Order: sequence, then structure tokens, then C-alpha cells
Amino acid sequence: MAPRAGSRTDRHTPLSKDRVLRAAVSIADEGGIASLTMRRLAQELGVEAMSLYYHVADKDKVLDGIVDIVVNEINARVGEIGAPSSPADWKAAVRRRILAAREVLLGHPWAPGVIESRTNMSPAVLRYFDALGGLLREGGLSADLVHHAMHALGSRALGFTQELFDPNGGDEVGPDVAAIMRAQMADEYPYLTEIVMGASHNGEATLGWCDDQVEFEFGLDLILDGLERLHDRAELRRPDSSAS
Amino acid sequence: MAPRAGSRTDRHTPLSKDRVLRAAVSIADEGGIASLTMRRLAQELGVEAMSLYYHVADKDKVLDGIVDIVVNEINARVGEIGAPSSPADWKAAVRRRILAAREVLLGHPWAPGVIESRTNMSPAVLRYFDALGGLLREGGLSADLVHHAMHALGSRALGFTQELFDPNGGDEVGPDVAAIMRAQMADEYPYLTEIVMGASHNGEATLGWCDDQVEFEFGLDLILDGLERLHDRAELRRPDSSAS
DNA sequence: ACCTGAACACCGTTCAAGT
DNA sequence: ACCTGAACACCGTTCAAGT
Repeated sequence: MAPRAGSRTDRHTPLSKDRVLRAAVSIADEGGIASLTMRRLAQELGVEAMSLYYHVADKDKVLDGIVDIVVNEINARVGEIGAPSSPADWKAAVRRRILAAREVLLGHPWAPGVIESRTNMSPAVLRYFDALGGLLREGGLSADLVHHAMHALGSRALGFTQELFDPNGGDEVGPDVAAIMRAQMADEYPYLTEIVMGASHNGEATLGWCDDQVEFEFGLDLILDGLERLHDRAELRRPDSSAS
Repeated sequence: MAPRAGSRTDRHTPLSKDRVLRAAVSIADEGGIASLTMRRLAQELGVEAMSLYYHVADKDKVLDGIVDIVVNEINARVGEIGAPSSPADWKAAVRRRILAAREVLLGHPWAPGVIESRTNMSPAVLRYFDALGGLLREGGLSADLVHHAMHALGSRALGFTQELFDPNGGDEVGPDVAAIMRAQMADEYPYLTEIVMGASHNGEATLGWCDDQVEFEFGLDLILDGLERLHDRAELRRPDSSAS
């Protein structure tokens, strides 16, 4: 109810675009993206809703801004990793980067949805993808293969896969799917039942039912291994790279 | 302005859940999902907004309903394909099914977003995935591998990949990205520039910038080939299947 | 320069009331 | 049984006005 103590800046320090965006991130982190309204945002900052429009053009720009903050957090985190010891190590390097990005996203579960809703591409996202592309390109992949790679990875490059169904209702705890399956769906959906019965998705870091950590890594490795094979095959056909 | 002639049913045939949902689909098809409001929906049916609530519980149920319609369209289309000549042909069969699903989705560009927004899984989606899982399972893949496969495919199984950025703004025509890149971003994003310059995404069936047909098929084949390799390796380790 | 009050045009939804 | 009018509680946003 009462406005929480802001992160160091007092409630009556003058507003700024930065302060607005940071407050927006923390609201989304705590209450989900649906709870982020202009009026709620103003309240968090101890101000009237209309005051926000002096610092941001409209809500869409707020969403652009909070995506930027999160992706910049990813870029910072990924920057600490540093270049691979050898460019030929591109696969491990890409893998590490993507899993680091995912870790950041785990702290902002609303971010995947908002990132996908943005129609323009933010500089931060461009920077991320450019660096990732660079890793592949310097690793020796052709420009064409790098292009395909970016498309094949898609949102996985940023560390998430949008889940198709999330039976536990996003942030809330719901009824156990396995139980439902066991109870009544066994003969209507025999193959799904078999799968759900054998699986234990519990207790893992997750961005939704279809995006638990081990499945994310499985899919990621499937793609990275595939790219490596395609690259090796191309190398074989046109052998001109120096032996290490 | 004036209500268009409905698809065979006149404007004054009594309302029904079915008529409401079909009108909703056609509004979304024509004006995008944002244009689908309860008031607009009522207007399309020549009725007051409040009348809708007699036939559907709330807007969320409308969204559930239109997803169901689209996925049932997919199931119908995919049902025409029939079983593979041999279960061992699972890869081709799965590929054909998924590309057929994609074709249906091409007629409902709003559907991917709404499908992902649904928190519960519709029977139609369960049926689709169960059938797809069955193809893999009957093809000889282990239950575990089928499970991984479903996760790895994710939304690709239904025929789409959610695009990360869509510089041409969804349904509208926008400025050419390649031109922007050429103009000013060449040295800030060298690798991306190289990729965009070499690419021509034009004139193809598309669900967004990152989801054109050839890239979709590239990613799909990467995953299917990877699954096949994992399966063959497992078969080799435990060789007990009959020779064809 | 920075913030606000009042108001507008939209939402989804409820509920008592009409036929 | 089926539809409606009036109203409510929310949105994002504008604009003239305050300090």
C-alpha cells in the first residue's frame, strides 16, 4: 500500500526518464506485466499519472525502455564472459553466452513476452545479436550459415523459448498436470500421457512448462550441434583454413 | 461502416456461441487482434455488446474459442494427409504435417500470439500434439526422446516461430531495414549488416521478418535431422528392431 | 522547467430490466 | 430464453492551468 523505499533515491528526488523506467521494471518484476499501468507507475513514484508524460512519450516508450534495461543487463553480464580462447571454440562460447542471457531473464519473467511484442528493434538487442553473430563468423561459419543460425535460434539466442502452454498459469501455482492426465486423458491423448507421466519438471529453474532448464539446453545443443555439422561439412568441401 | 453480409447466416439469425466465435475470427483476420473488442464484435453481429455475454462468459473465453477454431482447422487439414506409408518415415511425415499447419496459420497471422497467450491448453492443441507425438513414437523414438522433441520443436511444431523483431511493423509496410543498415549501422553492427545485406527476404510467404518460409524450413530440418541422429545412435547402441 | 486536475475516449463487465 | 440500457471501474492520453 504505502510506497516502498526506493532503491536509494528518495521518493521526492525529481523524476527522470531513468527513474520512471527503473520503477517500471521493479513493478513488472514484482506484480507481472499486467500490473504495470501508468497510474500504478505514478503511484510507485509518489506522483500523479500525468506527470509521467513529461518524461516519457507514452506507455509504448516505457515498454521499449524496460526491454532496453533488461537487454543491457544481459549485455553487461555477457560482457564479463570475454572472448573464447580460440575462435574455433565458437560453440562453447555461444552456449555460455546464451545460458548467461537466460539467467538474467529468469529474474524478469515478463521480459520474453514484452521483447516479442516490440515492433522495433532496440539498439541493445542489435548489439547482443551482433556480438553473437560475430562469435559465429569469427569461428569460421559463412555469412550465410550465420544468417540461418540466427533465424534457427530465434528467441533461444536471447535465452528463452516462448512456452506453448503453461498449465500452472504463469506465476501462480496451479493443479498438477500430470494428475489431470492420469485421471481422465489417458486414452484420449495416449502419447502425451506417456510423456507427462515419465517427466518430472519439478524444482527446476523455469520460464514456463515448456521452458525448463534441461529442455532448453537440449534444444539449444540440438541446434548448435546441427550448425557445427553443417559448418564442418562445408569446410570439408572447401578446405582452406589453417590447421591450429 | 455498415455491417457486411455475414457468411451465409443473415444478420438477424439468433446469436449463438458459434456465430460469435466465427465473427471474432473474421474480425481478427481482417483488422488484427487489437481490433477485436467486445463492442466491435457485437457491432459486427448487429447486436449490443452486452448481448454477447449471454453466449460467452467473457473475452478470455472468446480468445480460447478462436484459438480452438484455428487449431481445429489445422487438425482438419493435417488429417487429410493420412498416415505415413511406413512408420519409419516419421521424419517426412512430421515435416509435412508441420508445414501444413504453418499454411493454415498464414491465413490467421494473429493466431501465434493468441495461442501463446493462452494459459490453459485447449483440447484441439492437445489433439494436435498427441498425434504428432504418436508419429514419432510409432517411428521408434523412445518416450524420452519424443518428450525432448516436443520441447525442442516448441511452437515450431504448430508451424510458427515467434519473431524477435519485425521491422516492417507486422501487417503494415515499413521502411526497408537493409537501407537503414546500409546507411548508418555498418560499423556499429558489422556482422548484422553483413547478414542483412546478403539476405533477400522479399516476396515470400512470411509470418514476420524472422519467420520467412525458407528460414522456417531450415530451422525445422536442423531439429528433425538432429532428432534422427540421436535416434539412430540410440538404435545402434541397442539393436533390436526388425530390418525392413 | 516541472507537475497537476479535470476531462475524454476508450476498454471489459455487472445487473436489473425489458420482451 | 434471449437481448438491452444504464452504469461501474478501469485504461491511456490531452490540454489548459498551476507553481
